[in-house]
Amino acid sequence: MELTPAAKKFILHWGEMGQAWGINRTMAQVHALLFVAPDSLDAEEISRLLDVSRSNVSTSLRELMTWGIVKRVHVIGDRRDRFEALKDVMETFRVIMAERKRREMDPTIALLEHCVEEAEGGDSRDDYTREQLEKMLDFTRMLTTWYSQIDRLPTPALRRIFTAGAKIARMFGAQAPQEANVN
Amino acid sequence: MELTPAAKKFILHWGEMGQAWGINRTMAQVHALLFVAPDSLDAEEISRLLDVSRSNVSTSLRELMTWGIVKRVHVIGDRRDRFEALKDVMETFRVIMAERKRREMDPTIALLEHCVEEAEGGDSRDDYTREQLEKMLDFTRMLTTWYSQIDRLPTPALRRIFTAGAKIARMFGAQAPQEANVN
DNA sequence: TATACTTTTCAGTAGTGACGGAAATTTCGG
DNA sequence: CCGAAATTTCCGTCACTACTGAAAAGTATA
Repeated sequence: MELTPAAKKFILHWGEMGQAWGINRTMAQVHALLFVAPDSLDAEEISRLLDVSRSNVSTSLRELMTWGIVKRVHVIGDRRDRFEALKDVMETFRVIMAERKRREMDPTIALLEHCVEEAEGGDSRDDYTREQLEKMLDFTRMLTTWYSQIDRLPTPALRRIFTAGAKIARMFGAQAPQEANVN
Repeated sequence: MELTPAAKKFILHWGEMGQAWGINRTMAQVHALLFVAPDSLDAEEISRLLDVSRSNVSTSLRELMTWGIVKRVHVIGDRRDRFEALKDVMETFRVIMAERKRREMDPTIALLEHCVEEAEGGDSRDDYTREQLEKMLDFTRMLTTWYSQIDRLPTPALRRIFTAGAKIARMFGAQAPQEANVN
């Protein structure tokens, strides 16, 4: 099996994107490859197709499995581990969001809470800083709360929300104090 | 002027976060500093407070200005340029989103369109890959469309949407074909 | 226009993280 | 239980990016 030109381009682009989002290139490429691959692949073949070392593939696969967007699968008559990616884009997106929330948002909230508390005891020079940190904390909390609410829904419902941007905009855009409701 | 402990912690954390999101540490730190600083700062002082070289600060400030989340300001009686960050968190968030959409989502859509088109001409081995790329394309388009709709709204409306996660979840979560309406 | 002050650019350096290869470990078939 | 196959781990190397210091360019004032 060889890579088609379309697959190649996608994989390279995904690698670049990964970097821009703080994910290492090979890892993103492995994910891209598994995402478009019709069948599960073994590490050896991934190594060959992407032209990276076997060990690098091993590391990337482990990371991807930690994230939960790649799974180890087995086929009878083959001793080698094979791997496949989540094939559902929305599902993949959700898993990544959940993980990033856990790794980044939650610790950020904890730190901001700590900083705000600390700044409360400080002298008046801290006042402005504290206000800003509070605003940042409120915002971060708002985002994560919104996310938690939305994340409870099954995929089809999520899809409905994301295709209803205009509707939502109309509903919430028209509620400013002195404005009349559009609907 | 010296940094308070709370400010220091926040700046360091923001630097880490930046890295996780593909933004260089110093740049994120400069932004964090300007965000919590009561007054505008000149490059020299930023350099001193963060203990990085003057030139590094210069580069970071230029980048931040390109992003549009830091502005050059002047005070009478001071020849030096001074800088201040957007102080509104939501506004900052919006600017960053807009920029990332422009830099990452739009090119991704273009590339996916190209790949899908190319895969259409290909032989049957491409079929599965093409399907996957189409799904990815649809999803990306859905997200950016949603974003564009939402982004048109003024900040207070946006805030309303984000505080109404539960409400939105109820509205869109209850429409699944065979499910009864929750409320 | 000259001079002092400020900012930017640039080229070299350093530091970090990705990567490859080999060795060690694990797994499975005989 | 042994040997082969597969996987993981580890450490040295490499590449890339961030960073610094110095030189150049720009700018305002006298």
